Amino acid sequence: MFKESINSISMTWQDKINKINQQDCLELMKEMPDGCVDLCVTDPPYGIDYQSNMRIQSKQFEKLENDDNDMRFVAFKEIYRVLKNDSVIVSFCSFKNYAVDYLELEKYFNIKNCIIWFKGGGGIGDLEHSLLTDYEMAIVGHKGLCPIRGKRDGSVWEAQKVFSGAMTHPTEKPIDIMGRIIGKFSDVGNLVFDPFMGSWTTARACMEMERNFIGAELSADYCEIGKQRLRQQVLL
Amino acid sequence: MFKESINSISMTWQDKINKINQQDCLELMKEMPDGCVDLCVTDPPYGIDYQSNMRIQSKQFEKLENDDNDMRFVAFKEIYRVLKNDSVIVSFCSFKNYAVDYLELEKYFNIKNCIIWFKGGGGIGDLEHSLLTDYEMAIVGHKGLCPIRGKRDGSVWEAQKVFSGAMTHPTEKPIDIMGRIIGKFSDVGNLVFDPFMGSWTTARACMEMERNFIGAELSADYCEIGKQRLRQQVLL
DNA sequence: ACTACGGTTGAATCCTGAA
DNA sequence: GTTCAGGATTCAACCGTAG
Repeated sequence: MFKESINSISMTWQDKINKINQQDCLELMKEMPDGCVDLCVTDPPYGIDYQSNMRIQSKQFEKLENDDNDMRFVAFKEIYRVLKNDSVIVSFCSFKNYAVDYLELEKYFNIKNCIIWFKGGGGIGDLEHSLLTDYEMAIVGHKGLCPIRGKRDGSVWEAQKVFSGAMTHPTEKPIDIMGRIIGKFSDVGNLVFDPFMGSWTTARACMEMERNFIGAELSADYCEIGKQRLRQQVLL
Repeated sequence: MFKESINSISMTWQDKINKINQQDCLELMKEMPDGCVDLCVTDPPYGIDYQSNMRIQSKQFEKLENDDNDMRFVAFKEIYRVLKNDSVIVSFCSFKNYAVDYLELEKYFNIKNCIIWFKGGGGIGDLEHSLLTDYEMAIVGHKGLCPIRGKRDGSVWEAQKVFSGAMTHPTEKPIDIMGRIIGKFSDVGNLVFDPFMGSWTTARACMEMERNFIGAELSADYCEIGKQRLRQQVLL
């Protein structure tokens, strides 16, 4: 009790930099001032898992199927606020939710690219009528104008999927892709924000790329996995 | 005068199969009955007021006709009507108009894929802040459920751009890509529809793939080019 | 068959001047 | 002030030729 009250008084948002933080991202962002981060890279949740875990209070009586969109949309607006000028958000999505995310992000950001992560390999789904969707998309939205670091790359990036035996999260992105995004749109020593950390891949990529990170993840299990992954990182 | 009236009485939509047809596609579709075509492949104007940057004097391409969102959206509805059950529309777009096209097509079609044509090259635009967009998208929407012919391919298709010296239309798609789409979603002898024929690439791909075609193009110049291209095709 | 080198391009974007 | 059309700009990737 005493310790908690001490924490709640003394803990600032900056104390959460480079740490595993089990929290709702909207709560975290409330603590963060305008323009405090240099880049946002994120892979926001869709679908059932999210609906069961992260319904936002103000919308709790609305239809369930809209909850995940509402959550992302509220987050996008806040992400815009905490990003500094001349920086970007890079937000992953599939071809099915690209449309709604694009139109929502477009309200705040100047969308200048869509990166195609070509991951190859097999897949599931409707084998008879559907092509295999062997890629994912990432929308790049600018607050102001963020310069590309290094060479001007194309938009189709090929990278191996995370080996299923090593995967710690169902939608885990490879370190290669995360690192490449971080390298293209931020500098060494910058602060990178990911409101939906999942298994903390963004955090691990930041350590490899010598960036600071801040982020949140609601699930205690994934935060525990994140702690293990970052500990491994330190030992490397 | 006499000949015109004869034509207007006797000319049916079926007389326009496998022919160059200079016409507004909405007018053509009015003549076509429900469920009369087996596949629609099209590359509509994206609504971006595109001015080709081609610097060869002989190829100063004009801006495209029908280059607005409303035109595409009205066409989509009619395309749905003229498609038979268990068939698809494959409609090209860029990452900038994907969102609006997706939401409009979704009103009628069950969207099951988005093909990425990875074309490489390019390089114009905002060199400092923007990645190179070296691909185009094609939305695959089902009326009913259209089976995939042959192998279940992935969705990222690499193919060379049309060589600039041979290009007859500022946004011309390669025969390879058109032929591959036609082969995946139709059978030999089927009727393939393209309301925005441009330089009649879809028609030429149909002849190579032994499909019948029907389509329209407003520009007399591009229809003339189409005639020449199809004549060349016959000689092959 | 290779590499080297110089010319050309791009469903773009920026800037300027006119209305 | 604002919108809009037209012209200038840009460089990594690609093509063609030469060695």
